[in-house]
Amino acid sequence: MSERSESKKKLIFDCARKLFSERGYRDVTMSDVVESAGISRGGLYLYYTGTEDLFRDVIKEEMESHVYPDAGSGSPAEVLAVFLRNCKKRILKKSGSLERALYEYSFAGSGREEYLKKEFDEGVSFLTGVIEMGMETGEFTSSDPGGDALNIMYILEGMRIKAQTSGIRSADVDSEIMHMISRLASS
Amino acid sequence: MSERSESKKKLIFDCARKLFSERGYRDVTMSDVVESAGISRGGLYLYYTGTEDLFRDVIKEEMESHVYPDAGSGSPAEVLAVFLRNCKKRILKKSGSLERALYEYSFAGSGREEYLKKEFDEGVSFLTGVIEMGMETGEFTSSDPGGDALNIMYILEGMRIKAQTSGIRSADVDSEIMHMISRLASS
Amino acid sequence: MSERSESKKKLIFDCARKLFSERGYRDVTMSDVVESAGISRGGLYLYYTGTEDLFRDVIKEEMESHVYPDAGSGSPAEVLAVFLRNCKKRILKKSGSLERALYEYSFAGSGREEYLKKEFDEGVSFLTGVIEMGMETGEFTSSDPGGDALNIMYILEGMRIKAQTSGIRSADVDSEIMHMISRLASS
Amino acid sequence: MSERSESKKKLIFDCARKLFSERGYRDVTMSDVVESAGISRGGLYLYYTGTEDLFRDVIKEEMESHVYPDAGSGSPAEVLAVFLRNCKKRILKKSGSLERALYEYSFAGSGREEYLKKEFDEGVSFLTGVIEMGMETGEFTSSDPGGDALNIMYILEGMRIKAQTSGIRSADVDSEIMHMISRLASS
DNA sequence: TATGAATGAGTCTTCATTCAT
DNA sequence: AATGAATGAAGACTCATTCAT
Repeated sequence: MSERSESKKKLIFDCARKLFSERGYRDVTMSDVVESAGISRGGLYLYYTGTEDLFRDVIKEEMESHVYPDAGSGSPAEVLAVFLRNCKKRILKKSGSLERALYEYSFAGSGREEYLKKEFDEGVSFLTGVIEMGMETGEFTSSDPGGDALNIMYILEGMRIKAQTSGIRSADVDSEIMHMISRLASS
Repeated sequence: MSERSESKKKLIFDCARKLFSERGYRDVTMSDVVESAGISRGGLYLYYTGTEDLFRDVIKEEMESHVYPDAGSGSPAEVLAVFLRNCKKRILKKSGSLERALYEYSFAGSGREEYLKKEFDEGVSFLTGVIEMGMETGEFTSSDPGGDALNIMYILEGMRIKAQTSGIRSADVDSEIMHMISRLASS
Repeated sequence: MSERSESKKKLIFDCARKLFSERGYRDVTMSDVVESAGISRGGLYLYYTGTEDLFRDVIKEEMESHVYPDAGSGSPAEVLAVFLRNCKKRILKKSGSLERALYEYSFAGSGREEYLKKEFDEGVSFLTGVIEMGMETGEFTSSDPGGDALNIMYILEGMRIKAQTSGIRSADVDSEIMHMISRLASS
Repeated sequence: MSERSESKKKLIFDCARKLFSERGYRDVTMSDVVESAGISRGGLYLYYTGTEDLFRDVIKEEMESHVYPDAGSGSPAEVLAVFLRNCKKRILKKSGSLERALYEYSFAGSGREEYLKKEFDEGVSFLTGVIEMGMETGEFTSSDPGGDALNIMYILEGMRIKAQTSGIRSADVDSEIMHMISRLASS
């Protein structure tokens, strides 16, 4: 099948993304998308086979937009700061966030946790690399770079889920980030 | 409600709890409960108005069963160790756990996060108290007991959600717990 | 699941039978049955899982109503005559016949030919028995009872399908039956 | 229609024939034809108004390909033998056969039985002629050529439908053909 | 209290057919 | 002639909830 109408697909994609960010994953139906995009039932199925298909497309783009700061863009401490600033932004983001939908999707059945797992693993790898580089430059001190990276990721995950459930204050995120950094900073 | 009714309600409750722990919150229907409990559809509605009503009853009991170790049952370090051991158990618990259902419920719509929020807040309070007591006894050192309590809770939450999505190893939990304790321990 | 309402099931059964006899198998939908029986969509699914389920129930009863004349109810020639008279009746039956639906069902996919096959095989067995008995009593002559039984069944099947497609005249059926009988009759 | 168009129509025709022979009549959709022929949806409708239109075109050609042996090509007995050999071939033909589709089409609604009826009637006419010629040459004996022709056609139809539903063995067809011939052969 | 048959709204999915380009 | 995106009607199936008994 060729391209069909790219603009139409984009319209559907955008409407679906909006719906997922507003209602999460489980409460979005194909009918909702049809109504929201102002197209016909059959028309939607021309582009997507179902809400999961839609969601995976939406989340794929989302994941691609989450880039890690370039290791060469500054000192390890600077790179780490950029990374944590991005994390903070995501954690606090209110409208347009797919976090809730992503968690819901991951809980909607086995075999759907890949996205969360991938994000976590990539975060650990990235952080481990940054910490090791910082040790070389003397900016960071760590007896266990991998362990410290894991610890940071758990804290970030903890704040992330807290933000989605009971909410979190910006200052609290800042405070945690401070601690992370000061712990790594050489004495 | 007569005694007879109470036992029936208990039967429904137990079956529902089992279903929620096996399938999470969203994938349990009233029909499932009816079938599992071997009662009539109408009978179920006599005790519960829907799956949400059922879940709130189940989770209420669950929350009550999560007791914090008695502050006077040992030294602050010992009390903390017991608390963290319990947390570890919950994080790693496979069968019978309501964690997934609880997260799903919290995501199922606004106004449903109270349980997770309550647990978190109580955890922070408890830990703050323990740390402060430990400072008095000289076992712990902390420049910000509330902040350290929060930090520990974020790590625990992070591991908890990770366990439910991509899984976590027992050793990883141990490692994090070690770090928490050593950080608090006076030098 | 217990009996539910037997009368309701009977109502559905009767409506479905009528529909199948009027429209065949493929052109009957669950909606048709719902409308015809004057019940709700959900109500129908309480009794039958789909049109195939319905059809199998209808055809099962139909098959059970096709009894072979008792071998002891008369001389072999008389028994044969009764059998052929019944066949004729079915072949010529206009309203209420499930023949077309049965053929359609058999063509609707593999694994669905069992009913037609069963009928044919039973017919061959029955006829073989009758012919052999007739040979013992001296009423019939046959050098190959099984082969003659098969031949009769093919003729009956041929008339049956012809009746359903382009139609057949009563006199033509009589004529064929005459031939069958005279061929078997001892000279 | 230009030459170019004719070839396209032929392409569609061939693909449709293949689909009908593989899946019967009811399970072939316009989408199937579009996909199989590798043409556009709109393009297909330029040549055919629907699956029925397609099928009628396919079956028309099929009917034309069923030629009766030339009465002058041999003795009546030889001509009959050729005819029956052809019938046997069709009855046993596995791949590429339109039999199932033809039956399905005939059952798909009234006014669609013409093809089966025409075939049957032509068969009777042909056989009657052959038998009468055989009587003139002294090869055949028959007190009712038309009746004997009808009888043969019913047997052939019976075997044909049996082959499509529960299957038939080559030897069984041979056996029936033997009987037909021996019955006609003068003593 | 208890039953379970009945309801009907809501979702998914497929397909013949049209129409602007 | 030809394309293929778009439509919308039709059909299947499920589930929370009610109600007469």
